[in-house]
Amino acid sequence: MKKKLEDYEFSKACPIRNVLDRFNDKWSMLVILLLGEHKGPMRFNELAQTIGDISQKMLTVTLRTLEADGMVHRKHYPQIPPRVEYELTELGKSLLPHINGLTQWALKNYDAITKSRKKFSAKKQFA
Amino acid sequence: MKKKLEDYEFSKACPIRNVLDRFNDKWSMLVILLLGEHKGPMRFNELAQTIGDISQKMLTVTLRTLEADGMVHRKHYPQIPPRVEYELTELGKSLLPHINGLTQWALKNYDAITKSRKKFSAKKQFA
DNA sequence: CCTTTGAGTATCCAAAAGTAACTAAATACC
DNA sequence: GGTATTTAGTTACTTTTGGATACTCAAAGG
Repeated sequence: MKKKLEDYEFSKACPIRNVLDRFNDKWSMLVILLLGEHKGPMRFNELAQTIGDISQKMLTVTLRTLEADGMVHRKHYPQIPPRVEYELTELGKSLLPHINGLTQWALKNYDAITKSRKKFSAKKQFA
Repeated sequence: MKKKLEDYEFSKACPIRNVLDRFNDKWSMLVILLLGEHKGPMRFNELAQTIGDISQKMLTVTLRTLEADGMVHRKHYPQIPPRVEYELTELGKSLLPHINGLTQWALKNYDAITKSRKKFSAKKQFA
């Protein structure tokens, strides 16, 4: 049973990187947050309008990925026009506190980060 | 003082999205984690080798961005060959517990997610 | 002189993400 | 009965991001 080199690729072998890479896209965390805040399931367009600046394609891709990971449940009503509802699974809900930890941190440190960015780009003018 | 439409773009107006977007790149969280775990500062090549599969370019870009945000401190020794050390600032350290929350969650739920992914891709064969 | 060393740049190419336009099928409108 | 509307997506195309590779700088070692 010889193992191939790529089996050892860090990003695939490491559970942390394997899982966290999934949240490194632009929309996953936001979708989970919104589904978590909302009472009951949300429909596709409801999500799209709440986010505002997401394209239909990216919302589709994001939701499919979250569904594949077992974070979101997709309920499709076979009617026309279509009706599809999304809601967090238990797994998805269990992630909420951690994402909220990040958002709380972001709110608290927003000013500090903004100031730091300004200082840094000002400094670069003289470098 | 008329305000332009783009001033209201959700992603720029919203502190949460503004800050969290920064961690949506491929390497920032990992670099913060490694700097957080390590005793004392780390040198550029030390980081590169620990990560293993990051290019010099991306490590440079990632570190510069983290420095601009005030998450990482860069200490440059003017000697040849150069010596540059990186370590977390207090701001960077304050983020660690939240990232660790995510990684603990990732470890705990790695199996569930892997299984869900397999089930999902199997299902798609028959769709 | 020629090589090595550490921390990067420069250039070019591939992959991922994003945009705008298009689709399906039933219903509502005129 | 032809046309517009509605929802949840595709398709085709463009832009942004990431990555491979080679190159730089200046001193020390042989």
